[in-house]
Amino acid sequence: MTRKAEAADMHYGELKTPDRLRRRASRLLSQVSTQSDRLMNEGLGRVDARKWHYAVLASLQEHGPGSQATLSRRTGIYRSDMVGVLNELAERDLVERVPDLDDRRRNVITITAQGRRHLRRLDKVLDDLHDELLAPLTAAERDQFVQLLTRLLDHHTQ
Amino acid sequence: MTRKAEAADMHYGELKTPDRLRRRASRLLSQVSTQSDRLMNEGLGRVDARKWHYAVLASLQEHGPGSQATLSRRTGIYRSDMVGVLNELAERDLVERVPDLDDRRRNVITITAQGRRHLRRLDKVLDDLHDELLAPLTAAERDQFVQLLTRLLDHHTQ
DNA sequence: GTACTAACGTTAGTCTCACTAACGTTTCTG
DNA sequence: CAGAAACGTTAGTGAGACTAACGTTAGTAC
Repeated sequence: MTRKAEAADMHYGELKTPDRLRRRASRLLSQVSTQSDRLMNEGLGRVDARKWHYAVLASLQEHGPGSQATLSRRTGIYRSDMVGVLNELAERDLVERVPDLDDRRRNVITITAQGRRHLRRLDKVLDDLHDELLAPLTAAERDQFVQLLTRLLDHHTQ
Repeated sequence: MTRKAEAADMHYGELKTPDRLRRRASRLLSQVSTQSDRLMNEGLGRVDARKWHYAVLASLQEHGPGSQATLSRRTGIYRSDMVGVLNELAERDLVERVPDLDDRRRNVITITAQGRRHLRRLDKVLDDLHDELLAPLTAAERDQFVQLLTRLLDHHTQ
């Protein structure tokens, strides 16, 4: 083997990701999802929020007040995790949490005026972040992408 | 308000996910990715493997032996996590880990015959799992999906 | 040749997210 | 009226992404 070949050999495959790995949809999904999460968390972090905050506020705005269990079902956040999220939102006066007089097992969660203002801000932040996330795709491709993901999600959640 | 209206009202928005949430690409990505991860981990778990095992074995098969740091770069697995993965693979005699005599900081990791056999099995398992994952999409749509994801990933990793 | 820097393998630890188990309380159902 | 189910809450698990630090070894600059 020549010197050159040896040198080339030393670097051969040093950074290359195997093709069979790179092409797997599951791997692509998890990598892109990780990037997406990082992007969203950084952006939302800058306005003292995280994605769970947005989910809860959007749910309250769109479908009205509800119990913690209801919010849990609407957002997909586990009810055990919901406790902490609502603590954070209540601390910031973005939601109000009061005992339900008609059913004393429950709390009624309501969005506040400040919460609505915050939600509008988050919506703008997220719009920008999604522009960044989907930057390499055309408008038509973005629609296609969202549609494919939606079909996959629907299929795997019945 | 009639009885019926009251009853309907009680269930109003109980399970509905808000539209602005459901349509966000970031949310779709993380949900589909979670489903995908669950599917892959369950399937690989049945043959005593997990996705990191596949990544390392595929990298060894495709680009030959390498140090732990090299494998780390090829697979995207952190070198601190690589230690444990290689312990698991070595325990199962799927790879061999020997000190590099030319550079005593390094270990040289090599895939064994048994490792190659195992990798072939994992490839089949993963093919089936991906069929399940992408079931609602046509062949053309699957290609499109992979292509869109690849472009996003490339863009966000330079 | 001797300092400085960098790379290596390893241990330990952080954070987020998805998810389970168990608890006391309250409400619904048979 | 008894048992099952729903509620909010606390605690804990496990995987994955990621950081910090340590001792050892190798390459680089003077």
